Order: sequence, then C-alpha cells, then structure tokens
Amino acid sequence: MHAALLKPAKVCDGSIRLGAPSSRSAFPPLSRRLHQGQPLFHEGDRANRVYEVAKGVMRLARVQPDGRRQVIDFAFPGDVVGLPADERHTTECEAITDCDLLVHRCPSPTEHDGNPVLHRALLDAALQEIRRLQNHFVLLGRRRALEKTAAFVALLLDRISEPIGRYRMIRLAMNRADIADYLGLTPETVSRCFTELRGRHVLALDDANTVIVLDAARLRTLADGDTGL
Amino acid sequence: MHAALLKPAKVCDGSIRLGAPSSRSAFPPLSRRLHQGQPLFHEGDRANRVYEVAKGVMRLARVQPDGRRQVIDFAFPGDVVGLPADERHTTECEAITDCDLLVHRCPSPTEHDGNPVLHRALLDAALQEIRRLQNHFVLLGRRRALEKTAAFVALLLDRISEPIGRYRMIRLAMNRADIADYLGLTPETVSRCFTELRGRHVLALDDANTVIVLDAARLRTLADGDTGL
DNA sequence: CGCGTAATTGAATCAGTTCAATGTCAGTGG
DNA sequence: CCACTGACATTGAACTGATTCAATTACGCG
Repeated sequence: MHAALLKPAKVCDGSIRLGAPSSRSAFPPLSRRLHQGQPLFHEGDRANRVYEVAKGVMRLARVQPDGRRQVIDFAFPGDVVGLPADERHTTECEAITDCDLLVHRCPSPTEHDGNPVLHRALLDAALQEIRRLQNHFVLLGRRRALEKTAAFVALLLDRISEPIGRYRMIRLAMNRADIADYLGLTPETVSRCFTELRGRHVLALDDANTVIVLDAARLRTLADGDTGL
Repeated sequence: MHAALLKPAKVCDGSIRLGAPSSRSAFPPLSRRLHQGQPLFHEGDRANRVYEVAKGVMRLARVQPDGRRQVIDFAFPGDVVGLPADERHTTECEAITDCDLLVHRCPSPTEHDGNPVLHRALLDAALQEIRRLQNHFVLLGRRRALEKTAAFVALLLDRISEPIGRYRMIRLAMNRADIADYLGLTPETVSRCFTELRGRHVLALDDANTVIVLDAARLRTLADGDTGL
C-alpha cells in the first residue's frame, strides 16, 4: 500500500481521503484514467482495490430497483473511493468529470498480520466517514429544501471553492439531478432554490454550473436553518 | 479488550456489534447499568471506551441548535455504541429502556502497535456500519412515509422480533417521536402510517408498542416501494 | 379513580412534487 | 456564419403527501 495512506482524512463508500500523493515513495501506486460518465465499479462488485482521486470528481450512489437514486457522496481530489464491506462494493461509483485515480491494494479481512499502521489508518478513515455520513443524515432528514441547498453550497465552498476577486467561486461538476439526488429533492426544486438564493443576493450564477458566493455568512446561516428574518 | 470483539458484525456512531459476550474470557469487561432515559454520552464528549449493549435498547441521535433531531440508529443487544471520530463522540446516546452494557477500552489513534486483530475487527465493523448508514440514506431520502414506516418495521422484524403463534411480534422500545426522528417524519405521520398498515392487514397493534406482523411478504414489498396495487 | 404522558384522529395548510412549457447553451452540419 | 439539435436548466401551474395545530382517546401509574 502506498505511503499516502498514512494520513487518512476522509472516507466514502467506505473510502479514505489520503494525503496528497507522496511523490517520494519508492513504489508509486498504479494510476488509472477515467472519462466523464465512465463507471469505476458497481454495487455488489468484488472489491480488492481502493482508489484515490487525483483529479476530477466521482459520484457514489445507491440505485433502487424502481430507478430511484440516492447520491451518497461526491469524491473530490484527495478523497478515496472503493472501501468495501464484506469484500464487495456497496454503491455505484462513476466519474462525473474526467478523472485521474491512484490505485491502491485493499487488504482482505483475513489479513490480521498485514500492515498494522495501514489498518489503523483505514479504521480512522472509516470512523471519519461515519461522522460525515451522520452530518449528511441531518441534512437529508431534518431540513427544508432551501436549507439543504444552502448547506450543499456551503459544503462545496469549504471543499472546492476558488477565490475570485473578494468573493469565492464554485465550479459545479455535478448537474441538478445529481444535486437533487444527494439532497433528496427533485431537480426542479434544486433549481428553484438556486434562483431563490440568487434573488436574496446570497450567490450569483455565472452560468448554471458556476456559482459565485456573495454572502458566505448568510449562506451558512441559511444552511443552519435560520430563515434570517 | 474483550474476546467478543473478534467477531464484529455491526457498528453505530461508529459502533461494533460484537458476538454474544463470551463468558469464558479470563478477563471479563467491566459492566455498567443504565436506567431508561439516562444518557451514556453526548456529542463532543471525549471518548476512550466503547460499549456493547448486553440488554436493552440505546438511541443514537444528532440534535441541532434549533432542537430538530435526527435519530441515527437504535442499538440492540449485541450492538456496540461509542466508537469515536477524532477521540470524540459524534452523537448523543441515551438508553431508551433500562440497559446493561459491557465496557471495553477503545484504542487511541496513536496506538499503532496495539492489538492488530482488534484493529482489524474495528475496521471491518466500521465498514459494515458505513453500509448500514448507506441503507438508511435511501430510506431517508428516497421513500414515502408509508414505505419508510414499512421498512422500519421490516428492519425490526429481522432484528428483534419473536414468534407468536404463526406470526411474529415486535416490542417497540422507542416511542412515535423516536421513530419519526429516525425516518425524517412527524410523530403524527408515523401514527397514521401504522394505522394504514393495520387497515391493510399487514400488521396488528396489540397496544401502541406491540406490533404483530401479519403479512411479512407484503410488508417487505411495501418497504421496497411497491404500492402493491 | 384521576392524573399525566403518549398516541390517535381530524381539518386546514403548505412545501415540494409533478407535469408541461419555455429558455439556454454547446456542438454539428449545411 | 447561422440554423438546427439535444441535453440541461428554469419557470409556471396544479396537485398531493406530509405537516401543523387542535381535539380526542388510550394507557400507565400513583
């Protein structure tokens, strides 16, 4: 396993956010390129690798027989996807932009001996992810549409925003349907919420996929459930 | 750490379901008794122990500043609660019936050396929990009230039901508000759903806290989103 | 028995969905 | 260069499932 695993910070599906890939490792991990729309793995697939996102955005989701979909998480550069349960993947995973991945071997459950440092890192990462999922729970179960949307933008603001003048800009890699399925809403409602946030001068939309946060404080207040009135 | 940890099966908050407590261990863990309504820990508390439920039911929840609450999980005998992230508990945890707990030491993140078998067990348990939380996600985000309620009863049917004649019976330790906060509904809606399920002869209510499942197949069909019409 | 808590039921309201129409933009080919 | 196309986003209007608030009803316990 690659040395980057030593500094885990995040998990999805279970997955770990590793530190920036260490370029001084004597055994750099394999890398893999994925184009927009390509699946990395499906729910139920046998799992013996974990993948660190080096570039791009991946989407983790559960799909039901009737087609309803719940997006579990988005994985950004530094995140890792593919940690299995019972040696199987438990979600669908797809590249929503072109992606570069670093491929790591995933230790099988029978390896008690393996690398104890690795095991510890994976455990910590999994515990972090549990907390992240718990945060997402509150969002999904106990918030109104506008709060959900504000919270989602606030999340991206912390994770992937770039400065632009005295504001910050977010490039949305995901479309409205992806956001809707992450928040438990319809695309139409997400769109209306973006319009509402724009009307309140909390954010501006350059084009549909480029958000400029005009009032981060108010955004966070909205995200926490205050109406601000 | 107690030998029971060797057979983990479930996590909440992160938490592990250990095997039934092994009575032949030379070093039995401390045990602790909790009365109904007593909190075990709060969100943000320092964490250095994990707790295996030996008897009773515990409730794990996130509470927001404005009082809204999301129940993350219920822990039944065999489950363990208290696995921390960053050495802190990430949820509120309270006994909703009188409980007996087995107290285990929780290894700190700095212990790379510790018991590798233990670490591996904790990791597997955490990965299992991630999958469980993912299941709960679909429930919370992508299902109607009746489906949610049916799915909840189906869950308890698999976990804690007892045979009664040719049917199975479930003793609900949690009240309607707890169920509502688990499913992202109001107590009134949960009540109406129980009434509806009773009207469809899927289940019968002896008293408000005693469910008898009359038609398990139909219950599961409803839980999966089919209207059955 | 009577009190307090929890559950149920009812009626009105409302947030979000659904369905349909319109608008926007990038890519393609005449 | 501009018209056409297809995918996605936005907007509108009607509908509906769940919530809210209020009124009973049922139940456990002193």
